[in-house]
Formats: sequence, structure tokens, C-alpha cells
Amino acid sequence: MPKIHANLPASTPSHCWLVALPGPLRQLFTYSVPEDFVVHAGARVRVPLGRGYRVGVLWAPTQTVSDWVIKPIESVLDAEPLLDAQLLNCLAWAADYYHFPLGETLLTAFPPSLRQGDALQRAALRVSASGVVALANESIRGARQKALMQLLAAHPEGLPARDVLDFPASVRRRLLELGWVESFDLDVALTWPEAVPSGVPTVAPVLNHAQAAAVALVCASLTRFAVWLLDGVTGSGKTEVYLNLITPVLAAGQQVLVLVPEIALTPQLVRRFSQRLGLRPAVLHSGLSDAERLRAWLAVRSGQARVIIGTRSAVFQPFAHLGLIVVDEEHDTSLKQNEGFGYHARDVAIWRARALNIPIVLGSATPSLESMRNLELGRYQGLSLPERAGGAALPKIYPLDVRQQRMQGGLSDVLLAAIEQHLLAGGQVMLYLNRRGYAPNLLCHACGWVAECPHCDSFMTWHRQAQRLRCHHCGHEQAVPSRCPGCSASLSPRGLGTEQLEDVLTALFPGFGIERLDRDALGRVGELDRRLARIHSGEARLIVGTQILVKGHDFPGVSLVGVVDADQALFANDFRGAERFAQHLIQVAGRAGRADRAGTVLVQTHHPEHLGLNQLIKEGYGSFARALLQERLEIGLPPLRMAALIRADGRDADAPKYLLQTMADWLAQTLGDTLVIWGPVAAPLARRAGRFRYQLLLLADERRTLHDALNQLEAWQGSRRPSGIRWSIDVDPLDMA
DNA sequence: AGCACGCCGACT
DNA sequence: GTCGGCGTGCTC
Repeated sequence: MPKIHANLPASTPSHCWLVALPGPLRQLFTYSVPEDFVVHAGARVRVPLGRGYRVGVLWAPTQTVSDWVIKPIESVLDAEPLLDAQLLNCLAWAADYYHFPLGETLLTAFPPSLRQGDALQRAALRVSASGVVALANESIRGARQKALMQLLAAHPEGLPARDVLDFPASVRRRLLELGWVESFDLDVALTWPEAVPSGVPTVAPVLNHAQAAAVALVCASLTRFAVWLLDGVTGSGKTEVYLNLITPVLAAGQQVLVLVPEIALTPQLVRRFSQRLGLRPAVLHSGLSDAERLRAWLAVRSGQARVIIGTRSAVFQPFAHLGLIVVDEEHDTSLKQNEGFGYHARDVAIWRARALNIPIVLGSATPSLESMRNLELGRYQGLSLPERAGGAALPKIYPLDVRQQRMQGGLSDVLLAAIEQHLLAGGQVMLYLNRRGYAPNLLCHACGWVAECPHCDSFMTWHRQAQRLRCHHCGHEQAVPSRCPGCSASLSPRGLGTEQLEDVLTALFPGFGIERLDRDALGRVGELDRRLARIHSGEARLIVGTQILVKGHDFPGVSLVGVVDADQALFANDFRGAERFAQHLIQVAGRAGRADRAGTVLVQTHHPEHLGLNQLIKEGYGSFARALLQERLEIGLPPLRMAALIRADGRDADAPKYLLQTMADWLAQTLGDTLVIWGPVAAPLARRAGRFRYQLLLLADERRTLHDALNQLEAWQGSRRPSGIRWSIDVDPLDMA
């Protein structure tokens, strides 16, 4: 991996530079720099490649003489570097660590429009001095001319020329000829208003003892790198701690990055931040338009955006002067990208905090085993919020043995009675079921036929409202057959999904109002907010949902939580299944109860004696997780060992497996016994979207060993090209079955 | 990744 | 007789 030379003099003419280009090309490309071009590492250039042109990023000067005919850089797009040395270093580290091509990695740090090569300046129009006079004298004749003049006058900083294309060209030309309007190059960074204060900050609530202690500890060392693991039970007021840490950092003129899981990034959260801090945070998530992305990126880079709340990709923003990073729900798996550039935003954030020598706070009620291990090893500092803010009691969790029990729509009589009791007492009831749709299977009682996905090894889920069968793995959709394709008998649903649960509850508890929260229900923008509003107003008393329920929303009115089916998660065969289930259970349980009454959580299971479940319920997440961690250490899995997963898939049933076997053999021969190799084995979903999937797990005691192995593997495979097979490396995989 | 070149089926 | 399928090969 080349090192960048950020301290090099800005321009040294007539030499060659390495340019990073997007695409899977693992190597950098050498271009000559024409005499009068000023180049900096981190600036974009347009270069010829093959028949066409590409936008790339200047990486470093190079002396390397190769056999290639070196082409010259066509143009330099940025007079100054857009990415500073610290961010370039971070991206280089990430490309190296996650074994992803450097060019593609670098380009992910740019918003789409800059990636595509758009200039940072663009043609704009504004009213000239004589135009101001003309406006004052009312000497503009044509109605269209007058309208355009007034529009431009309303934007004294200038308006991009393309924003006034609605006006006839003749009108625009005439005003320019008259000299009332002038054209100039507008810096796009200035096209947008500054982050305006959204009012006076609201008064902060008084912190409880634990919150105050946590704030004091971090504040005592705000100017140096430290990783703080804030272990706070749900409802303990972690956000309040964040806000109290953010305030002094902002007062010192620095920026703050808050990373959150995807679903948790709602207008509510943003509103809370903006009200408490008295400024508008820059919000970064996947739903932004290209223009919004560019605007936010430039505002972050210029320092105008002071608080940046975003999902994982926000970790690569070009901060002007970052002073603090907060990673909320650090255990959440959406912080890791699982396709392509498989970075973990938490770990990249820690890298950046170290490079910038600033503190980073990882918050969670259910810390990941990785973070618990790092705390044990003294790499992280612990902060703990053991009590709920406002003195609320923690919910009581009870296993509910449903063996031999009469069930209605997946709900036992005991649970139904509890639901009724809580509803009549005025509480809200939440039911957690991690399966969306009406029924996960559609089958024929006569011949046993089951609707299966034609592209995957999975069953089609029946979505009754949409009247479709959907595969939740590849997105395949089809009409619902009215009769069994095999024997023409009628078909019936099997199993329970949230849609059906909603129907069942509507029938059993009419008049109480039900909201369903799952991915299907939240298609449209703002739908989540509308539903949450109906829940908070008390209009809806019953809440049904999937994992979305566990992600950061507070439902203070909920007094009972029912976990409809613990068994499917308890016996999932992913080795992280138990960890995941425990996190979900604790998080969903955390939604119940408040100051004046402890919440109740009932967990339906056919295995009430299950060891892990009992430990979790009786001793809490910490004790459960420590036991799990101990188990991992004994087996030699992460976080004790470093892991990487090599995935391969192809249309041919066996070819991917053979490729991985070849790799396994080669690695075993080359690396010997420093590397533990498991597999190849079929991936958990052996066939997905028409492709057969296999995986090979590599484990090593030392990070270096693993990375050397992967580098050597890439070099070895680089020369050959398996046809029709795709393969990729996932470092620190979260799903490895 | 793009975008070529390069050999084998159904259409003006 | 052409238009076009995507196999494989290269890009400083």
C-alpha cells in the first residue's frame, strides 16, 4: 500500500503522479503532469483511460518508470485538495484493512456529483450595480424581464444560471446586454445558506448521578483520544449524556459527528438535537438527493455544519475540525456494510478519532462482544448508566412456556389475558415478531406443495394486503396462485407474520387501534413518523412490529411487551444468533415501563429451560454476554481471533466451491499452521437470486497474519480469472454462520 | 467497472 | 445477407 506524502510541496512540474480511479482495478495509474498544472494529493483530475475519460483522485508523486506509454492528465478539477491528509490516510487504511480497491474506496468519500466530475464552481447570475438602479427607478419594461430581475434581486449572492432556465433565452440575453445582470462563477459551497440557528436551546434536564459522572469523566479529557464505552440500560438517558458532551465541544468551535443506525435516524431524533443545541444538524442518510448530499458535504468541509448526524457512510465526511465522535447503538449491525466495501463505521470512526486525537463515545444498552472484550483489555474506558433516568424501574422479563398451550394466531391464552389486562388498565401493548408479511409459507394440505422462491433456497412469504408472494432474500415477487399448481386443491397459510398478527389482534381487541411497524409498512417517506405520532398520542394502543421496534424509539406508554416467538431466534444456526437475539430482546424489553410502573415482558417459548434465555432473563445482558464471550474465546472465534470470510458465488452449482477449495489448499500450503481455515461450506442461504453461494472462513491469532494471507491470496488470484464466479473478501464479518 | 473486440441465432 | 447475444481482455 503506497503511503501518501501529504507534506510534499504543492507543485513540482513535469513529473508523474499516481491517480486513483474508481472501479475494481486494484492498482493505481500513473499519469504525467503537464508543466503548468498545479497538483495536490486529494484533488480530483480528469484523465484519459482506454478510449474514454475518468474522474480520479491525485494520490502521490511517483518516479516509477514502467513500460507503459504514460498519458498526461487532461485537467485538474480542483485547485486545492478536497480531501485532507488525515482523511486520505483513513481511506488508505480502510482500503488496506478491508481489502477493497483504493480507487473505489477514495471515490466513496465524495458525493455523487463530485465523483462524477462536477466543478465546485458554476456559472451564475446576479443583479449588477446598474441593475439595482434600474430596479429602483422602475425602468424595466418587459414583464418577464422585471420578473427575472426581481428573482435575482431576491438572491443577492447569485443564482445558478441553470435555475433560471424557465425564462426565455431572449430575456436573459437582453438583461445581460443592458448590463443590469452580470454572470460570474459561483462557488457552489456558497449557494446554500449557512446552518442557521433554529432558536434558543431548550433547557437541559438535570442529570442523574451516573449521567453526571459519565459527562464529567469524558469532559476531563476532551482534548485527547480515548474510546469510551457508554453502557447504559434502555431509557437511562444516553442521549442526554451525548448532548452534554457535545455542548462544550461546540463551544470550543469544533464539529461533532453522531453515527446512528439506519432506522433510528428519524426526524424526532434530529428535532431533539436541534432543539437542545439550538442549531440545525446536517443530516446524512441514504434518502438524500445528489444536491442535498453535495450541500451537506460542502457544509461539513467548510465547517458550517457543526453537528453531523448520519448513518455509517457519514464517517467518511471531510470534517474541517472534528472534536468528538459519538457512535450510538454501537452494537447495531447496520453500522457494517456487508456488500462491496465492507467497512464497519464504528471501527473506522475509532481510527479517525485516534488520528485526530479526539474522544469517541460508543453507546449501547447491549454492547457488542467486540467492545466488551476491548473494555476488558483496557483499550476502552467504561462508562455506565445502570439506572433509568427519572427513576423508572427496569422491566421484568418472564419466560412463557407455551408447550401444550392453546394458541390463537400465535398467542397463548396467558399472553392474551395479559394483553387484555394491560389494555383495560390504560396501557399500551407491544408485540415483537421478527417476521413480516402475513404468513412465511403458503402450502397445500392435500399434496404438501409449498410456494418456493424460484431463485433461492427459501420459501415465498405471503403478503395478503399486497396480494403477492415475496421472497425476502432476493426480492422476487409473484401473484398468489388461487389453487395448488400440483393438485388444484386450495392453499393455506402456515406460520405467523406481522401482517397476520395485526389481523388477529384487530379481531380479538376491536377498538383499541393497532399500528404495525415493519419494513413493508414504512415504504413512503414520513410514514414511520405518522405511525409513531399515532402511537404517542395514544390513538393506537397495540403495536406490532419487527426489529424496527428495537431501534432507538421510545414508547413511554407501553406497559407490556410480548415476544411472540423466541424459539426461531434461539435456534438460528448463525453463531452470532444468540448475541443478536439477546440484543433484540433487551432492546425491545427496554421499550416497556416508566417511572410510575415497571413494565412487563412476556417471552413465548417452547424451551423455557433454555440456558442462555434464562441467564439473559435472570442475570441480565451483561452476564449473558460475558458468558457468550467466554465461549467464543474458548472456541477461538472472534473477538479472540481475527476473522475474514471469503465468499464466492456463481450460476454453476459447484464451481464456486471448487474455487474456494483451491484457495483453501493454496493458503494451507503457503501459510501453514498460522492460519485456521474452515470450509469451504455452503452459505446459510445456499442459493440466492439464482446463484450458488459458498464461503471460506479464515481465522488467525494475529491481525498481521490474516492480512498477509489475504494480500498473498489476492496477488495469487490476481493473475488468474475464474470465469463466471464472483468472489470477495469480508474482513470482520458479522454473519458467518 | 466500462468498453471494446469477437464469433454464432432471428429479423429488415 | 445484417443486428446483436454476452465471453474475455485491457485500461497508465
